[in-house]
Formats: sequence, structure tokens, C-alpha cells
Amino acid sequence: MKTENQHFFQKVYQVVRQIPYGRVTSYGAIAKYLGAARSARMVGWAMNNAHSMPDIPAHRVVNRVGLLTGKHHFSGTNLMQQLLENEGIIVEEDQIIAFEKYFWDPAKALDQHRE
DNA sequence: TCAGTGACTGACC
DNA sequence: GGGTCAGCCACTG
Repeated sequence: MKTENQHFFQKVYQVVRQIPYGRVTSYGAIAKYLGAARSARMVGWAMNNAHSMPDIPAHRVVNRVGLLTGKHHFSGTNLMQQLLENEGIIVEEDQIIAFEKYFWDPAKALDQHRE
């Protein structure tokens, strides 16, 4: 039984869905929120599997420097960038400009216990 | 079964 | 300050 793994993936999808419009986050941030900061690759794998899931704004998930490492996995090579720009995010050479400005931390946004 | 790969990250040199 | 290495875990051949 690997239901726990499924749960991990589901959690990833749930967090990604919570990303507000015009915001982005990183694989590590999600992984850290899920208590698996060292398993950021699993988040990336979850995104790969996210194609099977509806309403997963995977384009809002980039690596820690705001680089669109996963754009190649989208239908078009520019689709990911187009989607981000459509939300008001500036993307240049596959990298988000002022990434930290748009960065959305699930650990802070979803955890209402701390401020 | 074993080994290689990957939408990552942090540490080290 | 930039390049390299190792760790992480699941999937594929």
C-alpha cells in the first residue's frame, strides 16, 4: 500500500490549487510545507503527474530562483510564460522578474496560527 | 533486481 | 561568487 504517497501528491495538488492569482511559489516551499523539504524532487514529480489532475496551475510553481524549469512540460514552449504574463507576472528568458515579489509561501499563507 | 533519470535544494569548494 | 556534489524518493528500462 502506498496510500501515503498518494496522500503526499494530493497535498501537493491541494497547495498548488491554493496559490492565488498572480502569485508563484517554489517546489521547495511546497515540499517544506508538507514536511519533506529534502524531497523537493517529489514535488516536481507530482507536478509531472499533475497533468492528470484538473485545475492544477503548475505554471505557478517554479524552482527556487524563479526559473521556469518545467516549461518544457507544457503543451507549448511558451505556454507557461504566457500564462504567467497573463497574470501580470513578468517573465524574461524563462525566469520570473522580481520573483521574491510574487513569491507565495504556503507555510505562511495556509498556516493561520502564525503571523 | 539494478541502475539511471528527474518540473529541486542546500552545502561545499 | 559561480560551479560541483550529494541527498532525496519514485518511476522507467
